[in-house]
Amino acid sequence: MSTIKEIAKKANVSIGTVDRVLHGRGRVAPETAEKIQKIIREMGYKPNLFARNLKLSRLFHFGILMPQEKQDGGYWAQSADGMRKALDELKSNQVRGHFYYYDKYSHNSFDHMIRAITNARLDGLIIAPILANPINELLQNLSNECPYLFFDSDLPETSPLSVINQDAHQSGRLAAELMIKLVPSSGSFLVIKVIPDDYHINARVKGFVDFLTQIDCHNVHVLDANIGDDPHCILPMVDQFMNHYPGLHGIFMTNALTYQVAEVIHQLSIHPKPSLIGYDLIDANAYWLERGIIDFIISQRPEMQGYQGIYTLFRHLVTKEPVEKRIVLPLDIITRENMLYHRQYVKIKINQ
Amino acid sequence: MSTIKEIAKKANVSIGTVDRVLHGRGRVAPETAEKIQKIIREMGYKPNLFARNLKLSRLFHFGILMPQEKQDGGYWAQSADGMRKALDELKSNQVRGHFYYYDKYSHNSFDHMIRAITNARLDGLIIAPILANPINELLQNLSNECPYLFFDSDLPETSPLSVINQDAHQSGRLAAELMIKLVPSSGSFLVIKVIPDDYHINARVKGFVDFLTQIDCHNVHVLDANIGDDPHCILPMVDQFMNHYPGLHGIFMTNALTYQVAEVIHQLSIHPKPSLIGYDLIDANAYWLERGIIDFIISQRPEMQGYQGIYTLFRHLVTKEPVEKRIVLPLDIITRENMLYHRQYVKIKINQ
DNA sequence: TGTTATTGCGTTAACGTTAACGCTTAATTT
DNA sequence: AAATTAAGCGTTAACGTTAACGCAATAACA
Repeated sequence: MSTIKEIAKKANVSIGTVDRVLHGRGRVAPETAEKIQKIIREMGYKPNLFARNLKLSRLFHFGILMPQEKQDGGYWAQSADGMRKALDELKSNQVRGHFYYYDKYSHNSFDHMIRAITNARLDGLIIAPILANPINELLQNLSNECPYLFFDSDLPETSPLSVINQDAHQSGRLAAELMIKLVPSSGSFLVIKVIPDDYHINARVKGFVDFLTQIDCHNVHVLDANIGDDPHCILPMVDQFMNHYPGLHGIFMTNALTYQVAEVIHQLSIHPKPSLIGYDLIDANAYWLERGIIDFIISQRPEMQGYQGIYTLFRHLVTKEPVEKRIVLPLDIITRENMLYHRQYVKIKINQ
Repeated sequence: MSTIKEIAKKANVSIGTVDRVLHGRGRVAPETAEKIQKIIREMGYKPNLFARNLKLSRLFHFGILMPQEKQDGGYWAQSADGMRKALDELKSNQVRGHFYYYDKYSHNSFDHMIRAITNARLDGLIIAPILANPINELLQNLSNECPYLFFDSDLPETSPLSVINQDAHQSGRLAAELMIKLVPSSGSFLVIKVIPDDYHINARVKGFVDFLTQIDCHNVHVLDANIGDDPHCILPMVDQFMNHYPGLHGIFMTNALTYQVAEVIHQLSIHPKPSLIGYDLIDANAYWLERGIIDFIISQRPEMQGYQGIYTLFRHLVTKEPVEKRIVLPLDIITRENMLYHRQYVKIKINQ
């Protein structure tokens, strides 16, 4: 491993001169500079990042822009937990995290946020790009010096450092495959598409329908559930739908609000109970999984997304390693019998 | 950010004393040590890894004792991949790995291995304790200075630093739950128990049977498949069994050789195809999952076990953090539609 | 009573990089 | 000719951690 000292010795100069050449800080005779450059190339010198960061003792500030943790039934708290775990591990590496929360059901109050983030002079930004427009606006205002990466979702026509999420279309296919394992393909199915929708939700619906179409199963209804900013209004909608189509075999809920569908099924005591598949292992969903109303939950490994997000930014900014442009996390299938260790893993391994 | 200097000032001692407390190197008065410990806790001190790594010149040698990578259809290569990934990440942290492979079907040749490991003066050891006796013998010979941890399995009456594996009994329950989602509980089931068995296999069988008993399903046959050191002899056994019990609804294979059962089902063209659930996402199992002969594969996250194994030893030996005595990994359910990203994740995120 | 260990601490020199500072020359200005 | 400036370089003190070393003071021996 070559050091600045060795280079200096080989070039018969002091380390100060080598340093000036390395950083282009001038005050070096052209011939000397060239000689040193040559030796640096020959020795394949790479600065020791430990020494550099130790000396600079500079703090790296990571901004995290995401929905309020309690939204989607606490789903976002799981991502945040993964980030907190990573930030804690990296505390000794001069990394600080700053959470900026937004209300995913409200486009207002973003101006204030944008100004706060722009003024914060952050070194990097981790974004859950749920609200496309305001986030696009933020990216315009952002300094070019500030790399950003997306998790959970994606945003077209931007150039993030990296994108960490799942294949939403494939997760729809997976839901359909599981559904067909539970119910013969001759059954009838309901897909609840939550409005306001996004790329994510649409891809899930499409994946589900595509899979069923492929195996010649066409008995699928897609219900547009416009919940606006009130997640609790799903209940009467599903209730109403169930009265219209009583012979339903399976329901696919396309977001974390699956527990609300489970409540409807439970309250109406529908028999035989339709199979229910949904997303995200939040507490309310675990409750109905435990009681057998929800059959499968597809998990997006939110805590891992958060964890990887922090580490990806760390590798890019601090250790200057090349990072992957896209990290696609596996689709986890959760049932009553394996949720214990998924939840335990989240709590124990990630939170603390 | 707290440093040992600040701690020293607060405790009215020198940094040397703080250092001795931090590393448990003795030569500190008990009261002084306690006072310093308290301050360390209060300030939430975390060592600066830049400084530590800059200073450290010592290499840590980790030994890895496990079955040959090709065994169990390449299952062990997945653990090894996870370890290689971690070792690569820690290369700049003075960590080197040394693989010691054994033949899990042969108790010989272990003497040579034991001597090699004992002579190697390793700083830590990661062990897959498949062969209880020779490994117990190794642990006798091992220096007390050398901590070891187990992955994949466990060994009673030993005191490993940590154990990283799954809940085998629960994974049997999970298999049964999935089976019942595929087949009505009135069906008849076959459990193939591979001999030579171990704690792991037995717990899986027990979990499966326990779950079914709990829901009053008693139509379960447990077939002892004595494969000795020839994994290929499963085929005729299952063939013979199937002829005796033609009306089988589901088969639970208790190890990675699930693909061999799939081959039997495929060759005999049994109709209707019995549901098949087994373990480990090795290439051969992925092949039959893709073709719909295997319905579910339960994965043990072998690459994660390996990855965590290396990091656990690292935290204990290098950063001197306290480590968890037991890491229980989630039970992953793999189907045709989600195996792509599980495999990709292994290949992309862990291998490189 | 003197000699040797042991305990409990403080001191210090690295590790590689950075950047402020200062010292020579030589060039340019008064 | 003296004074000022600048170019070109070397020196040095950090950054936080580690671990060897050393020095008292006490304890355990002969």
